[in-house]
Amino acid sequence: MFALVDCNNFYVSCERVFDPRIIGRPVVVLSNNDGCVIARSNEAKTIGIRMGVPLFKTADVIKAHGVAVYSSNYALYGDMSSRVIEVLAHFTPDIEIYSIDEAFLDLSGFNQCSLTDYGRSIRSTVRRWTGIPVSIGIAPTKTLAKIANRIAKRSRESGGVLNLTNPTHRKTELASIAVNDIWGVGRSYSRFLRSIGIENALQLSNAPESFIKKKMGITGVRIIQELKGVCCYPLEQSPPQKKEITVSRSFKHPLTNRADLNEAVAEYASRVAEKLRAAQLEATILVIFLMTNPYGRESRYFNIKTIRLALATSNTAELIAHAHRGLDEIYRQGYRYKKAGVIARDLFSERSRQMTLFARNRREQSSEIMEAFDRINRQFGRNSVRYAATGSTADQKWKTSFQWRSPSYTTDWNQLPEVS
DNA sequence: TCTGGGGTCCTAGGACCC
DNA sequence: TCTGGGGTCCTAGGACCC
Repeated sequence: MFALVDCNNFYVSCERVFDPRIIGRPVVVLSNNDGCVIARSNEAKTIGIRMGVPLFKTADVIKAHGVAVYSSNYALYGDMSSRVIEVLAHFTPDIEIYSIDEAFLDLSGFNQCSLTDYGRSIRSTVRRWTGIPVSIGIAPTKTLAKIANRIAKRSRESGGVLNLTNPTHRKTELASIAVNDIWGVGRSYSRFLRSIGIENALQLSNAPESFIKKKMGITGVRIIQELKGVCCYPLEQSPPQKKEITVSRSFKHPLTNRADLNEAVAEYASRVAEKLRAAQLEATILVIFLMTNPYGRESRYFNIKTIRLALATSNTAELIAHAHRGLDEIYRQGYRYKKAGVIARDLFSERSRQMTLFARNRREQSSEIMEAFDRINRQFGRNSVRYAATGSTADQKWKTSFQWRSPSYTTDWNQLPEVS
């Protein structure tokens, strides 16, 4: 038996915890560079602001309704997320952190008759201890728990908690769920399902598996099974080992200058290296890509270079050098670049490093440097030390911009909220 | 003028092996 | 004219998730 705990309008709710003046008002949170809307309060949804819409396309609505606008503040959201998880851990040790605002709980061992009450208690405790409102769906499979959660969110009388354990009750509710609202069914699959007359979750649960398998593969079969109450996706408590690590950014204004691109790519390679070390991993493949604006009419260019490293590494200097070498091969003069990124692939645990006969001493020395580097940045804050290749902060043209970012209330001593 | 970032899984097809 | 059978590995692309 699963419960899916999902934070309501999570980023907006985080902002509201620290600025109650925006409770009851329409609020949106924007993506990097304040480009798109990525979170909306219920009021913002009601006035028709769509998920993912570029800010400039909805500027009129925002102005007309006095919508409160925030740049994204991941330091804040990440910290609030771990607080929510801490509260959940008071209720069961069997937790799968599914995303920044969602967690599955395994409630199999609990008294099945009082699950709804237990859910209500979880919900009110999270609210009281963190300030974040959540909805909870309870059901025998993850896919059904997702659906229960969705219904809990939209129906007032559920009080934010919905239990779909009862099979008869479940049938009527499944009939009310459109196929595109099922976990695992996106744009393409819902178009296909509609074309063969399957409009809702109840119909899909009764569809012939062999036929669905031809179009949707094994994923489609699993969705049907899960809708029927047969569990195909168990709780995953320990996250599987990462397969790739990406750092990429769009530039607010296009870059034309090779020197600027060099800095940006060095920065992304540094971040990749830091993430690798944090996960105690090393990469044997480094991928560098860059692209022009995919929208609009100016001339387009996209290229990507894959570099196989002779020796697995998480060393910042090495990765920057490889990234620059990759950039050499794909950079073409005359384009206005809008985005670049660095990806580390074929990751291995640093403990199982493959040595070479001669590289040993240099290696050990470099990892000591990296350890010191990370220690300094942990203690004195990110970027306290960094590589000169990332440029001088005074003129990093490629830096992501955040015009309306709230303070890091919970993660920076200098930005604590003040109460008067 | 202005359009995010970071992932995973699955499948088909090609290359290659004995 | 007629040309086996059974596999694995790798990659690209599609689809999906938050």
